[in-house]
Amino acid sequence: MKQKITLKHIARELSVSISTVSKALKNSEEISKDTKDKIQAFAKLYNYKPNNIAISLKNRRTKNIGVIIPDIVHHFFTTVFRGIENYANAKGYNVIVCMSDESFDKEVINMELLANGSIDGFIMALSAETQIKNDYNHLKEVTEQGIPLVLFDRITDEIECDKVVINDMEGAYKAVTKFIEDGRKQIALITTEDYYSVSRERAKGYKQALLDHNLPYRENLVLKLPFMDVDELAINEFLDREKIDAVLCVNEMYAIHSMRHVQSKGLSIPKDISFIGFTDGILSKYSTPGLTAVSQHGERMGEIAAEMLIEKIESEKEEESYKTTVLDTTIVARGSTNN
Amino acid sequence: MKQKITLKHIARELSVSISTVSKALKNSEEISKDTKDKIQAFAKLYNYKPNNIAISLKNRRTKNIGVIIPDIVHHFFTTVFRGIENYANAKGYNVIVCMSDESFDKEVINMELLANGSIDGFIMALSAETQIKNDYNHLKEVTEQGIPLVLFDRITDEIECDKVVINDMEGAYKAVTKFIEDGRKQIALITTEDYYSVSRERAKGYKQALLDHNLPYRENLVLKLPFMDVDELAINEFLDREKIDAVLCVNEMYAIHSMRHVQSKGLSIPKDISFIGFTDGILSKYSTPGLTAVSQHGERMGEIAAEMLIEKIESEKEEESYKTTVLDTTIVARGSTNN
DNA sequence: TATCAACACGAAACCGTTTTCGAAGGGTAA
DNA sequence: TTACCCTTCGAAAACGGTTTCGTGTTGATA
Repeated sequence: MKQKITLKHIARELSVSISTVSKALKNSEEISKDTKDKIQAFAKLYNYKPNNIAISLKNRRTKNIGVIIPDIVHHFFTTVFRGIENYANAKGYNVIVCMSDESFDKEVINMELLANGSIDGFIMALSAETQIKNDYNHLKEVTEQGIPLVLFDRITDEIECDKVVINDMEGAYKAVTKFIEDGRKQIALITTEDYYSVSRERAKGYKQALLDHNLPYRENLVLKLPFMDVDELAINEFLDREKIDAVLCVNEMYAIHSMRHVQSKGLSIPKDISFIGFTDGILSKYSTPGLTAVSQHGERMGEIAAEMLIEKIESEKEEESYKTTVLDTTIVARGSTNN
Repeated sequence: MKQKITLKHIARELSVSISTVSKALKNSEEISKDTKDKIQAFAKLYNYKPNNIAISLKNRRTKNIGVIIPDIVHHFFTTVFRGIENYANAKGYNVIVCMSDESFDKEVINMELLANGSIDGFIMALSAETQIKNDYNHLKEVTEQGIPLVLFDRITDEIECDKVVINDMEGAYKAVTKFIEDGRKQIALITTEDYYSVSRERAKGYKQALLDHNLPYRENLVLKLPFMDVDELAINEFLDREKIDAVLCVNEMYAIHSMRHVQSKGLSIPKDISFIGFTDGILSKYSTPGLTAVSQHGERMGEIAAEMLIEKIESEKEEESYKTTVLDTTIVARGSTNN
């Protein structure tokens, strides 16, 4: 095992000082050409690479960014993550990921761990528990320390920082409008409880689209499930009970399960009932029929988040101006709606 | 913005030396109770947290592990990653992820970047290009520097290091055996070219199972596609051409696409033709019918990889012994086969 | 009273860099 | 010869910790 070579080794070997080596390797004007040549040749020969940790300590910059997401096994988050990683890498940053597992405590612990010098800034989507608790002190502490923070998708108004979200309301509005244009009258919404910021917005868009097109908003056509996991029985019972000819679902799983259920009852999609789901993920693409989806442009979202963060990190001046970028959704039409 | 507080600040404020503060905060026996109490109280009050970077520099240990995978938007890799992250976090390690995008160059660059002190060890799955090029010098360099490395799933015999794979051959063998027990005779395999170590193994298992059950191995029942992306036309043409009553696919996408195709031709699954796909991912669960799958236990794989790596990192003695852990597959039966 | 151990703390080296500032040495101009 | 400047390099501080070793003070013991 070869030990990593340091400036000190080179200096000793060539009988010069450490500072000279450092400067020579940076091609400083201060050092004579002869000495620089000698040192650079030696460094190349022994494959010298400066130690990142030492540089980080010196610069108080790690070139790492911390990403905290509820779960990595989730198509939308992974696409966002890919956007982050791509942009960050191109800018010379590495990405440390932590999963909060939708747990408040894990979110807090991970943030505290990373905030002690390991990263230059955070990009995160809030955990479910955090949103329910409505406790954002850990975010406040971080921002007060001057660590830049960008929130995406699952955000909160309680914290002042850069944010990037999709226009959830508009996405739902578009979807419902499409249903209406297709002649649907009994349009249902399957969603989660209101503590998810995104669910609230989507519910708003759903309602608004109905009202704007002179259709009644009826509570009984809205199914609110307590958690993200699929409560199959509740969905089945809902679909069986209500007279419905179109369903908007806030995630793919709800939609896919619903489609299977109505298919098993002999209904035809999209003739008898049609579906649109949020998140243009892998399930939408491969289901039978394909699920028309509201695309959230996750990768773009990640890029924007990373761009915002890195700009804050690298801007010298300490401006207290924060912006929220809102991405428009697009509807990806597939077999679950008439096109 | 509050500046981060350091030992030096505390020392100055309390008129003691830095070393005293350091020791007091570690509850050293050397320091009197009075002084310790005073210092600890002060530290708590100002929320002192030691700087990770400084500690890393001192200890030559970062408590970071680097994970390099071809793509994060890939269900199997994300499950492995979750396993890694969970185990690593529990052991106090953070995880830095890089994506190679199946590119040799990106893999090399990312490794070199991280190898300069940012991480204590690597966990990785080889990129497609790397496997095709068969060039592993970047891995050799890393191991020669004494940086521990664990390879998973996409591995190579060229490098001596810890490895963890699933028993791909046995998985395919089990699947084909199930087909045969179900009375299938014309069993096809849809796979990728042989440079993926996993595809090779699976093809072996497929062949062996046929031979062991006195069925002929016929080249024309094996479709080899050049890349991981789904060449729909080639698959359709293959399915239409050959007389087939069962199909083993090396990934979910091939299987789902195949199922859709035969369904669109009016065939019934599993009566006329049945399917098994590798990777028990999200598509298998939500397809119609559900796809019987060979589970690769990704999360467990990740845990094991992380465990192996951390053990190597933390073991003082420099043993040159490497092991390969082989995980058994299990078949998750769903509607695409008769059960 | 001299000796010595125990106690409590500080000085300094170290991890691997970067960077400021000072200085030696040679050359040029007065 | 003296004064001064330029080139080229090194010493040292700094980033924020840990750790070894030394030292001054106290109290007990011979």
